[in-house]
Amino acid sequence: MSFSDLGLSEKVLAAVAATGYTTPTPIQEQAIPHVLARKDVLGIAQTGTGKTAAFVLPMLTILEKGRARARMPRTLILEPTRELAAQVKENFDRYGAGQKLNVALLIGGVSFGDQDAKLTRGVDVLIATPGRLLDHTERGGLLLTGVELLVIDEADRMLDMGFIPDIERVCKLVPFTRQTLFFTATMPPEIRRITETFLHNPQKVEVSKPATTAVTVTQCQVPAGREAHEKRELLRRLLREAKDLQNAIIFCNRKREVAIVHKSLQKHGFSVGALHGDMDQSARTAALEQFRKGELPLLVASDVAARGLDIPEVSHVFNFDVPHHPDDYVHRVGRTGRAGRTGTAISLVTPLDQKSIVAIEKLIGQSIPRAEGDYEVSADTGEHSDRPRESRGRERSRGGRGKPQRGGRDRERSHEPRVEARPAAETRPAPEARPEREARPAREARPPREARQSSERHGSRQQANPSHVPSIGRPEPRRQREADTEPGDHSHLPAFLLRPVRSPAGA
DNA sequence: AAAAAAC
Repeated sequence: MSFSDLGLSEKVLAAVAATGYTTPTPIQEQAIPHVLARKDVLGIAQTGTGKTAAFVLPMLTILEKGRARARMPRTLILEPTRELAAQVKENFDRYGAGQKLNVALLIGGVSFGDQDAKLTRGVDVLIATPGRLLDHTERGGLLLTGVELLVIDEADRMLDMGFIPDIERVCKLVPFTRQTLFFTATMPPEIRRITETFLHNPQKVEVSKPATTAVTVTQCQVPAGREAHEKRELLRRLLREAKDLQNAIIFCNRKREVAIVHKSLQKHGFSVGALHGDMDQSARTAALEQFRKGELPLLVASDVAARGLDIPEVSHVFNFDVPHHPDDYVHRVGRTGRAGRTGTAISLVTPLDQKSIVAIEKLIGQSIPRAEGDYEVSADTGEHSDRPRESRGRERSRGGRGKPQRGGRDRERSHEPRVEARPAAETRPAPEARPEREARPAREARPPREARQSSERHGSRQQANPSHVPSIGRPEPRRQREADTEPGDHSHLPAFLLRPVRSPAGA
């Protein structure tokens, strides 16, 4: 089976060929003919199955005929997160390069006026998150009465996020006669109910979903202290000692923790970005882009990054916090070991996480081996011991195939000369070097909620001008420093993990 | 226990 057997237009086939893809994935093979036949489709597929191209490619073929009218998009795609929406747009840009196609992205956090101007010119494809879409329709700048094809992507996730009422409102604004493509990874009762109201005689297309983690991923859990600073210290150690680490996503359960861990790693010289939903949109985009390009090997993220984002070849996933829902674990770990590649997933597990781990092991149908060696932080000082303690008497023998087994022995790098960062000439301040101005030691009192949110939302304004970025790598003197954020010895860090040092002269 | 999404 090849793409040319599916009924796609010549232009689209040429664009696909140009990207080097030759064989459609199962979801593409099954869904594309139905879409081209203008049938409703119920697609049950997870991200990473080629789902996006399964609707983008036939839509491009369909859109070759006809033309958009002002404020009346011809097709509408709903996505749960801004990043996913942007990613779908990239797909249209890539495969639709040979067509004169107007594609608009309607997401929050960016200029309303630019979006409005684009709508006025007429768009063929509108890709949106629900909030901003409804904002535009309520202001009258957008009419959905011309929508011929509606895509609801990641429906189960939209359900989790409480978007279903919004989706129902949107469905009332689009013509009854439209074609609907509905994608979900799971079929909970509520999703089943809405498919009955949104879809007419749908063609069901299902690909076996990996309800579990890929076999190419080596998973392990590392016992961690309960205190956050202990975990940060342990994380640094795991990063330094991880084998074959190319790049990594470090997941935290809370946005606040993302900010703190990001800042802490920066202070310790790691080249690291952050991604969570309270960050300025430009900062989110910049962090993701730099991570994709490999300019930043490390990304600290909330679960906004757990699903769907196309980040190829992540070698390691760290769960700084064990997710409370086992599904989230599967999604996070699914960021590595994709397309048959190998990957490593390391979870920092405190005694409080035991229940979560049990639930995860049950879901994935295997036990997660505990790492051998000593990664614990001594409780009294918060300092870790570099030497592996001999048998600690804990029952940690299960499995034992954990990745980081070297304890503190593998220290040859520390005898090497200090690793220099990249040459100053090629370094420039990251557009988004410090999204987290508000990150402060956990023990410090927090400002009132209003002030906090405002600072989180708007705190990155100064980043618009990179010259305002405070000099990186030096602790700010007024701030009380935590023991673990002492910017210290980076000599164990592989060079590529080091944050580039800015030239003091600034050019 | 959280995150995500509109101003």
